[in-house]
Amino acid sequence: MKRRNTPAQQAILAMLKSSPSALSQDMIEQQLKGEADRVTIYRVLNRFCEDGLTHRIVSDDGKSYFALCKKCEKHHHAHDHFHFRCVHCQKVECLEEEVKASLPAGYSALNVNCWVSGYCAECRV
Amino acid sequence: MKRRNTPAQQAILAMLKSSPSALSQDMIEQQLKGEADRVTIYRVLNRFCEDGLTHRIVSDDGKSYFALCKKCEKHHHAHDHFHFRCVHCQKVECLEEEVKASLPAGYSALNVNCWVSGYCAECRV
DNA sequence: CTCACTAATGCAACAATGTTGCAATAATAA
DNA sequence: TTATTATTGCAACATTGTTGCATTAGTGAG
Ligand SMILES: [Mn+2]
Ligand SMILES: [Mn+2]
Ligand SMILES: [Zn+2]
Ligand SMILES: [Zn+2]
Repeated sequence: MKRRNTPAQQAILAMLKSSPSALSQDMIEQQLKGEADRVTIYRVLNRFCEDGLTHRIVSDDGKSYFALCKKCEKHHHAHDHFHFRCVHCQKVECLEEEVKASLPAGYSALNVNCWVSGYCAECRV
Repeated sequence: MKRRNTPAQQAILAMLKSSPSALSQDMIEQQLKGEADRVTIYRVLNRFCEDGLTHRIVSDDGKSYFALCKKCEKHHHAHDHFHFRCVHCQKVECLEEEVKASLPAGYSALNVNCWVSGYCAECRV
């Protein structure tokens, strides 16, 4: 199934590229102001993940956030870093720190989803 | 506001105490087979968290899981451990391993929500 | 034990996030 | 220019969770 280049995809990819923080569907919808349907945004984001352009991080605020893959190789993706969500400005960031968790014997890890929430430097109290 | 002792609460607390894994609302509802309303289960679980009996862990499967507080002191709760979810048998466990994440300068942490998903020892492939 | 107070429950309705079916639209390649 | 079909928009739906409100039932006082 060959991909096509559409305005919605271009706009969303541009947003992700220019944004310093990861984005959720509702953030994108707001900024697009009706340029694309709610469902289209979800579908575009899912496609980006399938294609290895972005990774999805499921937050404890009940939403999924999407961040560009930066250090991933074409066929080797690794998203085992921590994520940070500022409870004040809602910014979501991929942290440098890698997740290192030792599992009980016999367990094997497929995926990691690690969040720290709190105040970012700008929102510090 | 003084708490009262009701059958629903007793049943849910008993389930949590006897279960080796953390439980979600739907798991509890299934096992209770109509003994308690959906909403009641949610309210009981929230009350348990307020009272420091359990802690809530929000999973990347879109559900909240609830686990008894074991090592927490009355007025000092610490839930900064990893959690594991088996993608095959759905079991959710609190792991021993503590989360240690170093944040960027100026950031402060309020809460931590860390998951590893994969196969547990019983479901190993 | 009886009673009054009100915490807890059940039900209906709602909110938020996300997915699916289907007809219409529009990229793309021939 | 045209045919093919990926992508879109809309409506409907699924899941998880919360809220309002009338009813039920713990609990402590008398
Ligand atoms: Mn990647
Ligand atoms: Mn605790
Ligand atoms: Zn902030
Ligand atoms: Zn398992």
